[in-house]
Parts: sequence; C-alpha cells; structure tokens
Amino acid sequence: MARAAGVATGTVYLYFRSKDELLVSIFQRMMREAMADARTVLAEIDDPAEKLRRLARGHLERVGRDREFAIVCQVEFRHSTKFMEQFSSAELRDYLGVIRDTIAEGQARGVFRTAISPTLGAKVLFGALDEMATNWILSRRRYALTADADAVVDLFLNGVTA
Amino acid sequence: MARAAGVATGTVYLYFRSKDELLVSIFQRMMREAMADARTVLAEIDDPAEKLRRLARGHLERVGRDREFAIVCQVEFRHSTKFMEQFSSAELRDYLGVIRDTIAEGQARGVFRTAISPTLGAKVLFGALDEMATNWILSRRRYALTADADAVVDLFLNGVTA
Amino acid sequence: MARAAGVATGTVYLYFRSKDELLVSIFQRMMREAMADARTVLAEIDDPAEKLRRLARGHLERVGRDREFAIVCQVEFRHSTKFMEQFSSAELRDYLGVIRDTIAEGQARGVFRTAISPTLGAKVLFGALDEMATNWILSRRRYALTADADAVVDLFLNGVTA
Amino acid sequence: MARAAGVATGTVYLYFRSKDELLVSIFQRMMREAMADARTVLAEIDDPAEKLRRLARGHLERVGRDREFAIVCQVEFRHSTKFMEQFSSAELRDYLGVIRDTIAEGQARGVFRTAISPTLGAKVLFGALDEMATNWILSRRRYALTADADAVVDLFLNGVTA
DNA sequence: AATGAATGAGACTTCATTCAT
DNA sequence: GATGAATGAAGTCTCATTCAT
Repeated sequence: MARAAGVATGTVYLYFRSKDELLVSIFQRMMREAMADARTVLAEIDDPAEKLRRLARGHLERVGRDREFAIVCQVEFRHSTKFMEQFSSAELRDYLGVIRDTIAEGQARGVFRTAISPTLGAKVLFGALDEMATNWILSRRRYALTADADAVVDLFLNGVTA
Repeated sequence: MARAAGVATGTVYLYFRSKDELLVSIFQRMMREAMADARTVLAEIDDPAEKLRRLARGHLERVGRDREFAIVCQVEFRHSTKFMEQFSSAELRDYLGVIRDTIAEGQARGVFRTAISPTLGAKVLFGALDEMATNWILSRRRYALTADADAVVDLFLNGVTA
Repeated sequence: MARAAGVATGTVYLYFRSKDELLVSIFQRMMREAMADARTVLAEIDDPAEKLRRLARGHLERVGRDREFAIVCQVEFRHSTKFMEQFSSAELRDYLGVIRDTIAEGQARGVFRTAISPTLGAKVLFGALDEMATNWILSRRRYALTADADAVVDLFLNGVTA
Repeated sequence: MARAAGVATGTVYLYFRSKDELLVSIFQRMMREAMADARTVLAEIDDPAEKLRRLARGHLERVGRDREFAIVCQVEFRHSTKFMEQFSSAELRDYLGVIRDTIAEGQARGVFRTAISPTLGAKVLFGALDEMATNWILSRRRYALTADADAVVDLFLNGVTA
C-alpha cells in the first residue's frame, strides 16, 4: 500500500491507526462509491429490471477497474470472521438493501414474482456477481469483467428454464 | 485446529506435513464428498431442474452440517490468492463442471434456454449458494441453511420476472 | 539410533537418560576401545616411531570401519561447546596422553627431537588424523581411510623438508 | 547473534534472508580475509618454508583475534554434514589449495621431499592448525594462540625424528 | 510531516522426551 | 520391558507497528 502510494511504510500510520483501520477505510470508501452509483441508477432509471442491470454493470465495472484493488476486496477483506462480521453488518447491508428494494419495487409494480423473497433475491444477485469477480481475479485470462453483467442479470430476471 | 482436536500443537504434524497440507487435505476431503454426493444425484435423478435442486440442497446441507468446518472453508481457504489459485483450477473446476453439464443437458433436452452459457450459469448458481453459506456463517441467527436451497434454485430456474 | 538398533524410540530411554547421555556413552565406548587398542600397541611395540604408526593406523581403522558412526563422532559430538568441553577434558586427554607419552619416550631414547613439545606434537598428530577423517566423511569418493595413516605418520616423523 | 549485536531478533532478517545465509556469509567473509592474507604472503615471501610459517601464523592470528567468532567457526559451522559439504567444496578447497601449491613449489625447488603428497600435506597442516584452534577455544587458559604457529610449522617442516 | 530501520509478538515447525497401552 | 503416538519447549522466521532522525 505504502509503496503504491509512493510513501514510506511509517507514513501510512500517520493517517491510519492500524492495518485493519486502513482496510475498513478502503472498504467504506468503496461502499460509499457503490452507494453513490446505486443512488444515481435509482434516480435515473424507472424500470426495476433495468435498474438491476445497471446496478450489476456498475458493480462489475467498479471491481474490474483495478485488479490490485479487487484482490484486496475479494481476498484481504475475508481474512478473518471478525473482520467480515464487522463490515457485513453495516455498509454491505445498505448495498444489499438497494437491490432488495429494487426487487420489492418490481414486485409492487407486478413485474417481478412475489414468490421470491427480495432479501434472498438480493443475496443471490450479489453472490452471483461476487463469484464473477472472484473468477476474474483468479483467471489468468484478462477478459473484461463487465461483459458478464448482462448475462448474469438476464439469468436473474428470466431464469434458465426455456 | 490442534486445540479443537484436543491435542498438542506438535501432534498435528504427525498427520500433516504442514499447515498448507492440512488445509489442502480438508479441502480435498470436502470436494471428494461433494463430488460423491453430486454423482449420486446425477445417477438417481433424470430431470435436469430436479438435479440442480438436489445439487443445491446437497451443497447447503454439507456446509450447514458443521459451522466450524464451514468457517474454515469460507474464511481460511481465502487467505491468499496463491492458495485459491492452486485448487480453484482442479477440484473446484470439477464441481462447477457437474453443474455446467447439468445445465447443458437441460439445454440439449430443450428444457433450458440455450441463450444461457452453461459455464456462466454454473458460476451464478455456485456464487448464489456460496453467498447463502457466507451469510449463514456471519449471521448471529442460527437458521437452517438448507431451507434456502429451494428458493435459490426456484430463482435460478424461473427468474425473478413475473 | 533406535531405528538402527531395531527398537522403538521410547525404548532408548529405558537405557539412556537423555540423548546427551547416549552420545557421551557412545563417545566413552569409542574411547575405551581406542585406549584398549592403544595399550595393546604400547605393549606389543617397542620402537616409538612404530608405535605412532600403529596408533595412527588404529585410529583411522576405527573411524573408517563405520561411516555412520564416524559422522556421529565428527559431526554430532561437536554440536555444542558445552558438550565438547565436557568430554575433551577427560577421555580425550587420556588418548592424547598416549601419543604425548610416546613422543616423550622417543625423546628420552634420543630418537625424537627434544625441541618438540610432546603435548603439541600429540595435538598435531591427532589434528592431522582428525582432518583425514573429516575429509573422508565429506568426500563423495569411498576410498580406504586407513591408507592415509602411513603417509601422515611419515610426514609427522620426517617432516616435509628434503 | 542478535543479542550480541544488541538488536532484536527480527533485525537480523533485514540483513540476512535466513540463519543459513548468515552463517554462509560469515564463513565467506572469513575465507575472503584468509585468502587475501594468504595471497599477500605468497607475494611477499619467496621461500616455501617461510611461506608456510607465515600462512600458519596468519591462520592462528585470525582465529585468535576474536574468541566468539572462533567458536562460531569451530562449532556452529560443523552442525550438519550438509552444511559442511556445501562449503568444504568451494572456499575451503581454495584455501587448502594455497598450502598445497606452496608444498608443490617447495618440491619443485628441491627443498621439500617429493615423497609427500602436496594434497595430503596441506590437509595435515590444516588439521594441525585447526586442532590448535579447537584446543584454544576449549581451554580455560587464555594463552596466545599464535604462539603455536611456529612450533607446528617446525614440526611440519622437520618432523619429530632427531 | 515523513522516513524506513528496528522491533518483538506470534506464526509455523521440529524434535527430545514422556507415558498410556 | 517395549512401544510409538503424543507432547510442548524451543527454534526459525514474518510482518504489523514504532520511533529516532
């Protein structure tokens, strides 16, 4: 981190109390950006399906922008249960909330099936996108991660059944 | 690990050459079990949709059986990119392969849409189930993880669209 | 050691209090044998020069008899200053004493130069033989160690000067 | 080592990758110094016998300079056969080579007996000096190690025979 | 404020020794 | 007595954090 920022190791500790605080800070900045993007989507788009598509694209665009950063998110953040518990409760909940609300909105408008729990739906979509991100990091091939967004959302919207 | 097994630290090294070998060993045992379960499902069931449902149930049942074990899988295994790269190539590929082949089989029979890439479909389903598992581990509530399987597969099969 | 003796590790501790005691015991047995050989030589031979030759041959024969054993002597015994201090004071002193006395005897008979300190002479001869042993252990070639004895003693007796 | 240098354990690892590398580094520095001293002797002195005397003095002076250092050389370096095999082949071979060549030179000039193998002669002289060093380390008395050099070389040159 | 060498707690591992069988 | 699996102290090494400059 210090090297990437072009400063000495000690300098980092002038701005962050500890490595954990640095990671939390990175995570929160990422989530703030994610939430800002999401709010823009919610404001600009009306159709719930299209909202999901745009949220998914935004998600993968964000992750795919910087591979190093993505590795931090997919690997470093998951080091300890303790750390995951801490952030999963607040910021991530809000992010999943946006997806959940969008699904609920679609149900209210009658375009989404009410048989689906919005909370569960949000987790499924998030889990699917997260898996795309993980695969992209671990893959030796350097394909455009964003390209997966539409396919994932198509599957999420319409299912695999013919 | 040693503490959990009620033995001294050194004892672990009588059975595993190193910590990595222990983790790999746990992972491989888990994957062997997963593949054995999966093969049973493939042999017993004919309908591709039902196969997916049974694979999903099996997956969450396995993870939900032992919380400690699940934590090792969801947290410890993701410590390092290097470690993940190592086994994501072999064992996990086979497991995803089972899902992929089932989707392809459904397409061949005309019950699944051919617009869906079986590989991507497999990742989506796996990612969704993995997210259920992670949420279950991090949740303070002690609900039955398996209960999510049907809802996830319903969503995967039919989508969210009304 | 236990493996070589065809017994279980624990069995060794029925006969020796500790690893150090075992090593000391081996060392003492070796020195007892060495002293016995040396006394035989002293009794059988009259000529001091011939005594030295026979002592040297005996030394290298003993070391060269069993390579594993020689490694223990040349490597294991020198692990710690503490250990070396312990045994160098007693048994080894007796062994060097035999060489020293033989040199002194030669001086008394007028066949060896009195300018040479018998104590130093004993160390020199021992050091030379010890170096032969060490070289033999480290060498990949499996030559007969004993063959060096005569050359070493010739050098010790007559020097390198023409 | 760290304690002797007055630093924390971890600090050593800023300068040496591992304990082995540290030992190798110490050994190589010692051999570099030894070879430099030896080359000076070879250049300054013409008489082979005098060369040997000066090489021996240099050897014992170097060892006798720092007791702690000498203990590392005589004890630590001989911990494992593997470690000894590694460097006995390269650096030590060069050092013995200098002695061997000096003996061969003496033979070529007719001042040393050709019956003596220069290689064996080198080992004998080295072994004798090494034994002096070991004795000095183990001795409780704090005599000047260098004083032995002349006596050892006199013995090496002229032998013990009257 | 910035630096980066130094720190030392803690992780992984070995191996001399013990002890239940 | 014999066994060998189990033990845990001690060794090597890492890396998050500190601190003198």
